Amino acid sequence: MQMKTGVEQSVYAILILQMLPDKAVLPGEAISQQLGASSTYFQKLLRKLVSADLITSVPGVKGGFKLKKKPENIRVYDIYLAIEGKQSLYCSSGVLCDMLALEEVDQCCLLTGLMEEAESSWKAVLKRETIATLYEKTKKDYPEKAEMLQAWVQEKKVL
Amino acid sequence: MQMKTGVEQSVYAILILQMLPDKAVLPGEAISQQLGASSTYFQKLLRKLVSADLITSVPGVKGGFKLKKKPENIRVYDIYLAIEGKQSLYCSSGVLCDMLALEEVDQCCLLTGLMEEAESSWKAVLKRETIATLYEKTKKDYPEKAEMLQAWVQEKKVL
DNA sequence: GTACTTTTACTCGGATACCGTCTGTCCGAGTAATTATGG
DNA sequence: CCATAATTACTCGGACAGACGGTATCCGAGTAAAAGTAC
Repeated sequence: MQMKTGVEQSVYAILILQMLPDKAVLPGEAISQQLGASSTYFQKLLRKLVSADLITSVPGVKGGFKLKKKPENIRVYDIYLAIEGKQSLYCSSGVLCDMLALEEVDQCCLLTGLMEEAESSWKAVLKRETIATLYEKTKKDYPEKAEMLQAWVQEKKVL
Repeated sequence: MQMKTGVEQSVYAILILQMLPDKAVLPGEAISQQLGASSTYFQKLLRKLVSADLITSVPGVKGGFKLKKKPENIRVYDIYLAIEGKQSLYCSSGVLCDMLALEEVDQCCLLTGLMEEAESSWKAVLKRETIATLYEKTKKDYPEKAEMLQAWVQEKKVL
């Protein structure tokens, strides 16, 4: 039971895209290189982010990706949801139904309620942080590094 | 990213063992049958619970398993920990280190702090419920079924 | 110089392979109660 | 009847096979800008 590595990569990818000026895009290849990720697989992640309406894509020469929403409106939770999907962490196998021979199929698990509460509590934390706040932290913790990254984005940007 | 089914089975197994009178044990085979689980694999789960000091085992004829702690001292969280292990839900791959060329290896991830907080919040909920409270809920929700289960335990118990 | 074609550099989506983990099965070893055996 | 041996019914732990999901690679198709070509 562990979160996919794709979530972390996606967060950083969006953090990079957030540095782009308006109307500019960044090719997926460039992002994957910067992240040191497998290029082809990383593009699959980007498409998930597109499906989730977090970023938009433009095909063709001078194409690439850019943010669809404002950084302050993209929560870590949204990225998590885009990559991991919406199925919950806990899924009862209905053992209790068989064991107690219960007719009522729904909610025949003693743990489901508790687990849903736990998951909500977990997700609530992920909903607090946004790309905007994450970027502020970056600038605060590593100001010169953030500058470097910004420069790299300016160099690689298209359009 | 989904919890193992073994956690649910283990919770119900301990819920059954909790019904045993003192000094009595229940063979793993009987429990697995009641749960409708694969017998051989389920015994692996039981051994994990033994390692976690939640239950004790006695070998030999008339052997089996019984609780090691009192039901009110066994939290759902303890069972989760015994089965899933102690590694956290989120594990940074250190992408940010490479990307920003950071020397400081530890805590070079913008998400680790947030994720740890989220996980703590999640675990806190699992720590609230114990086998004792879970048993109370069962008796309250399905009083006659709990009675049936209790009768079955009396029939199957050893010693 | 304009209209058209070709090339180029991207995204998109499916098919497929690899690998680690969870699930499940099997076997031999250890343990202790029960049963069988011999005196 | 008592002591010892054999059987039985469990747990224990390792080795191993299968299923599944995440990761990764490759390919053809679509798209649009740029470059080339013809008149």
